[in-house]
Amino acid sequence: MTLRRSFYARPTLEVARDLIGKVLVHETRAGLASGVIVEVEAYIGESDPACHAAPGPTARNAPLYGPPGFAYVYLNYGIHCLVNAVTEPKGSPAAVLIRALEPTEGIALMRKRRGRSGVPVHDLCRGPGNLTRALGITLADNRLDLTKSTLRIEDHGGPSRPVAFSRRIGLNVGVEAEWRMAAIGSPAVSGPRSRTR
DNA sequence: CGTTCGATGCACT
DNA sequence: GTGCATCGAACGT
Repeated sequence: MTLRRSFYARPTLEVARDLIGKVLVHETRAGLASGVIVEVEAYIGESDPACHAAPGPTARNAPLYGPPGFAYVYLNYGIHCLVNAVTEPKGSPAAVLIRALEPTEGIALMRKRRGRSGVPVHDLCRGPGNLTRALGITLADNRLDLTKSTLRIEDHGGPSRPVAFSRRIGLNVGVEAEWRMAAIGSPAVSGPRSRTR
């Protein structure tokens, strides 16, 4: 079943941890693609220098200040769309970045969208830019309601997975906080392979 | 396996 | 004009 708004209206670190093992789904005219979330990062409030809310409210980060359970999608490095789930009550700007999935449905579609040959299944959605490309998530999906849209997160009742906490990746600021969570042992988790073994 | 580096668009100062 | 919540090719070990 699709996660309800009350799931997202909680402290961001709890939401982030609980998102591991849930299923991100995106439906388009081309078909349905989905995968089990195995890696996330939390971005919490204006006091978090790495959070997009750090400069205060702007046109771009407006979704972070809105109600929980909505998608915050933005373009970074001019190339990649990154997808977040907005958390906490309205007015508390925070979100969880989805960084990696283990593909479940629509694998042929993912391959087609990735456009490269010879990519192992566990690499199709490995990394935040790769997974949005594989699922066909674009800026048009910004602000969608994750509780009732073609872009949503579902609970398929899978086994609970052991979760490792670590520092967030790719940042120059806010490197101290261990706000990255990853399913231990998953081949789809981003970063150096040695980190997972 | 690891490191380096260019591509690329837009929000923000 | 500057700086990214990244990726993949190229090349070194």
